Amino acid sequence: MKKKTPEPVIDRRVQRTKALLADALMSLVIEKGYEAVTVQDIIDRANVGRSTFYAHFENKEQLLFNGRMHVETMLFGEEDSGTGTIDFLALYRHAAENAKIAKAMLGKQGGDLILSHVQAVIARKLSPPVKKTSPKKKQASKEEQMRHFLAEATASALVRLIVCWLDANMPFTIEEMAKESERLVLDLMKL
Amino acid sequence: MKKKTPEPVIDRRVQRTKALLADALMSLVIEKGYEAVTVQDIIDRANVGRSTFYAHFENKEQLLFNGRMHVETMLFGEEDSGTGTIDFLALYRHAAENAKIAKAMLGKQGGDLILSHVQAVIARKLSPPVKKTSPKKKQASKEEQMRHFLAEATASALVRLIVCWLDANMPFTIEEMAKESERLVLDLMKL
DNA sequence: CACGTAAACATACACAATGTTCAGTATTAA
DNA sequence: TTAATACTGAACATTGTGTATGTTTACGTG
Repeated sequence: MKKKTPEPVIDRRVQRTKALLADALMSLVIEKGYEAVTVQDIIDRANVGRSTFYAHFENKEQLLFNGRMHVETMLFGEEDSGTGTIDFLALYRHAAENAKIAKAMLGKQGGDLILSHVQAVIARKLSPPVKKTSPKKKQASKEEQMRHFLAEATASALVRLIVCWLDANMPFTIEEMAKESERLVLDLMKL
Repeated sequence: MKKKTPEPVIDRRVQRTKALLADALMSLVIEKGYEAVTVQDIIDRANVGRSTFYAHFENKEQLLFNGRMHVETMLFGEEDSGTGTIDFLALYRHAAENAKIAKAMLGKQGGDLILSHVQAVIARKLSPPVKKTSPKKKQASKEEQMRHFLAEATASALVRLIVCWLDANMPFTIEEMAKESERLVLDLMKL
């Protein structure tokens, strides 16, 4: 099948506006944390009309998860390895590089939106991606369910570990943190 | 030393008002979760004047952590064992008894306020309560700091485990959950 | 380059919620 | 009974949201 949109041809004004809004959000998040940022702040900072914002996004959450807003790219790279194993060294490297923005998004001021999103991403990497061998069995076995719970708990612990590390201004090396994280996952998920 | 306030003698009107507000908050939290509840909701439900609310509390957070608002008693009993070990059986029992309120407070709609408060309480129970043998040493050793991080991570995992369990309508017994929680703590904090 | 379209603009509005103030009306403790 | 004080109700200023309006500007295309 051919492209539905033969030539997307995005209007320069749209690109400019979206970039302005994204930049504004980013800088504001660094300053006051995601939760504290209002749409008003964003359009003031971006110097964009109120109606213009709502022409593109329904609210600040949509702006945040807009795609060009690298919420999880902040921790994982561009690769998006999906459900594979986690490269903790790379993860901590990324976190250290984007320390300011990561802290502002995941820390106290970040709000649960971003936090739970990142947690969900990590949990998905940890728990078996619902490989239904027999699609009939609708209900997961108790072991599977507990495994799922543990994946959630592990993800939560991992995120907390990263946040603690960031908040304390990275008192350990990337390697130390990666090692501890790997141990954590192995110990917790061994069931 | 004697009491600073020889006879507190709280005006019945004050008691009544505070109770009304607390009850209103509780029922509203169960209905829509803590975050979604507004001061307006509370005073409407309590049938109390706006100014009356602000005569007693600065905001809904103050009302929540008012003392008669058993945020953590919901999980731990009245004993307040402090930094001792955690009785997971009792914890899950309490959680099961107050399932509705616990879910409303800790779940998605709960907001991070309560969640992080409970996490902090648990983390404090897990990490050594800063027993300064030599008060001179201001900076904790690296091991101590990592231990603190792990306590935070473990607390986060434990809370997540409880929330998952509650959200899934308690598909495991209290004993199963307690066992898994104990294993989790031992594995994670063994350093 | 010209032209029509779509984006951005400014402004105003309705609404909801916060937090403060104040005079008047109770209820209470003494 | 009385003096203190807690509550009421209403108004107000403030902030933020989201929508709707008509106008101007910049863009892509032909």
